[in-house]
Amino acid sequence: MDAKHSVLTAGRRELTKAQNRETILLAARRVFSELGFAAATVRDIIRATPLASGTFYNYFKSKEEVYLALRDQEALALRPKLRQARRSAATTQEFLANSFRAFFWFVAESQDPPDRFRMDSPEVLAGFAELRDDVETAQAKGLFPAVDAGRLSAALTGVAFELAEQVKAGAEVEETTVFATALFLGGLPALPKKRF
Amino acid sequence: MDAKHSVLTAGRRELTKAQNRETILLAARRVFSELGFAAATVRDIIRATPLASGTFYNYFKSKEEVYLALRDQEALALRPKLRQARRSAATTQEFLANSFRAFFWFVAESQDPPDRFRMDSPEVLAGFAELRDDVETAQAKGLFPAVDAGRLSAALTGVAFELAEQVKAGAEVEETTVFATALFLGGLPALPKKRF
Amino acid sequence: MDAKHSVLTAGRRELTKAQNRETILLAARRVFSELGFAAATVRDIIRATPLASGTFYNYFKSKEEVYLALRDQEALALRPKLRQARRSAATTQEFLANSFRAFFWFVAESQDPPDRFRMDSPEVLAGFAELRDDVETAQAKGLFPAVDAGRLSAALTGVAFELAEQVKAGAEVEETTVFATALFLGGLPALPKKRF
Amino acid sequence: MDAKHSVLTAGRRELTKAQNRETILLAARRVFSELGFAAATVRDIIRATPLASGTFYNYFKSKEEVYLALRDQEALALRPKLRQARRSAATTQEFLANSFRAFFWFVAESQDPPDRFRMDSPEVLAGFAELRDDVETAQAKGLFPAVDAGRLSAALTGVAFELAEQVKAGAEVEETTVFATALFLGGLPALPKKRF
DNA sequence: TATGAATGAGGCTTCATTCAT
DNA sequence: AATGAATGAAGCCTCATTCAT
Repeated sequence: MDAKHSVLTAGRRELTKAQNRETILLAARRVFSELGFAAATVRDIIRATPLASGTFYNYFKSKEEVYLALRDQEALALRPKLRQARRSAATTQEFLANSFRAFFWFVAESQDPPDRFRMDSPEVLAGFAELRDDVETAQAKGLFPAVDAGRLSAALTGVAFELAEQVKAGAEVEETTVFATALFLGGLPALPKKRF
Repeated sequence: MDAKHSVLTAGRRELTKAQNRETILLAARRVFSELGFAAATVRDIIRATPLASGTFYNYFKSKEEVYLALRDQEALALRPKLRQARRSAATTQEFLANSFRAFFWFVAESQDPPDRFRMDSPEVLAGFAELRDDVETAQAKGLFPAVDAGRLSAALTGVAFELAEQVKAGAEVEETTVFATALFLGGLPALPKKRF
Repeated sequence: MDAKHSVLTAGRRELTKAQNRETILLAARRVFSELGFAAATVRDIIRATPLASGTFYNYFKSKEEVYLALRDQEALALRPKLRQARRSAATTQEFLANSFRAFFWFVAESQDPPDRFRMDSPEVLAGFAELRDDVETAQAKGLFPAVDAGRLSAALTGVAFELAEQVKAGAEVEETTVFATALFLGGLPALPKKRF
Repeated sequence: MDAKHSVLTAGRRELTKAQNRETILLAARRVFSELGFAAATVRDIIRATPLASGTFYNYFKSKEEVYLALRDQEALALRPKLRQARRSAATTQEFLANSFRAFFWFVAESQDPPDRFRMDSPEVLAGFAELRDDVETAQAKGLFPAVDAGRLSAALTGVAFELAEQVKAGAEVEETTVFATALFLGGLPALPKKRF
């Protein structure tokens, strides 16, 4: 409460305001990747930064707030690409291939280490909220049969997610895309139609 | 050494010793389900137990060790079922349907809350380690085409994983099984063959 | 969260459970006296103790809880004496002298340093809650005129409180008691009667 | 140096400088009233101000310094009134009644919440330092008997202090003044004479 | 072995204060 | 002067773990 501060406080003041926010987000992304969101602590994030502990709180109230900011960032990066990939699709094959490709590219470019426990990472979660919508739109356009959209979205998500692990581990984006696309292209006609 | 510690209590002692381990594992399973592995603390586990904190350390060195013990337990419960389901399959359709059904039933019977963030629990992870092996065995038996076994396993895992969320949320096990099975039954022939 | 504890943890474990509570209360009393309740921190209390920080929380949830425990302690020490002093009084002079004397003795025996800011200390507050009751009872017995009991209690409290500061600073208990008693003995008949 | 910083704004600047000090003091008074001196933080004071945190330190080195400045301000407001009330008194009754009345009015007009724990506020403390002096002067003038001036001052202070709580709680200033005055008017002759 | 109090590292957050702009 | 972001000490509390009984 009554700190008689050290006389030697100099240094560590080079980064600008806007940069610091980015610094923290970058560090948080790395830390979440390494430890997982739940295990990561605010201190971990701060330590991954040249900043002082208090500085964190000038930008974010909590770990959760960083998480949301990260999701927003992802939203700006990944989700529009995915939407675009899906909405611009004229054929079923385009819908699938474009989506998978966009996702795998994104994952391949992220420098996150491949870690099974990252289900809760912003990267993974971001953008899947809109998938179901797009699937339904595609059904209306006739690109998909009248199957349960929720189940189909879940299956697409699951396949994308698990194959993304392989992409992270070094698998080819294009080959992986082809594989996933083929699975659904072949599987779709066989799926049970939704009952009314 | 008073009368209470008579010969008659010896047998009970043995029982208690074995039971305490079980008590802790049971509590840990519940706690991991409720809070997730990362958020759960040893204290939480102890609190979910009638035992004293020190007693925990007579059985386990850490939370991680409990986790591993739980996985071992699961191995005894879920994984054999899955192996059995897959190994006894005479047809591709049996392989798929039996596997998905066993998994979805298992998930449906777990009382875990339907929480995306709890996927790091032993229940979910257990049993997928052996999938790839079984896929390769099935390929040898001619049940699956000569596609990349790693990718196929990942796709199976992903679909099982995501649809399990719907099962947790109340979806019918059988319907979900039919959906997943149909997807792969239809998709398998379309998959690119593994290059040599 | 995952402390690899120092190997050299020995020592500091001599006090028994019951003693530790007392140790903390004693330290708290001292700290509250020196810094005042509001300024005192849990750390201050712990530091005034040979105990570890966590130990505090084995006994009390917060500074407030220590405060209440201290008040309870006081209640057991001072208040019964004051009640007894007032209730056993057969004359007005006895009521006043016994009360003041009991309070001043109590204060004199406390080793608290004389500090104006201790209004909020448990010592001061304890026991005054019952004063008004006793004043009214005394009025019913005819020991006090029918003046406003609230005001009279407040005046008694104020005088006791301020003169207690002098006692803390070294003034004679008996002389101070005589002074305070005389003031009220002389002043009581002059007080305005309560209007009905 | 653009147009906004024209000659016309110079005067305003001077005014601002003087006003800022006042702004801070005003905010501090409010904050101390609401939170108490000990609990209040410099941040609280700054937040109660349109100024920046750094600006605070152009005017005061610490919370304590604000406190002292506030006491000085009070000295200019309350203490002269009290001194005047006491020095102009021709009779004992005037001395007492004028003092109590001035104090109770002051308290009644303060908007402090009626909180026992705020007695360390500048308002309450200010002005009592000089009481003893005035009591001795009054003794020299024959308005008070030759009793211990320190004890008498303490008793006056205590009564004023406690009855002020009732005034804060809504009691009539005049009635309270009459009560306190009567107590001392009646009690004074009964007090033990100071021994030489 | 079981117990549970003690320990202190370390997590979270706020605060007073500095200092570049 | 005024600003407000940065700083890091220090407050609060929980946790894993130890150890005397």
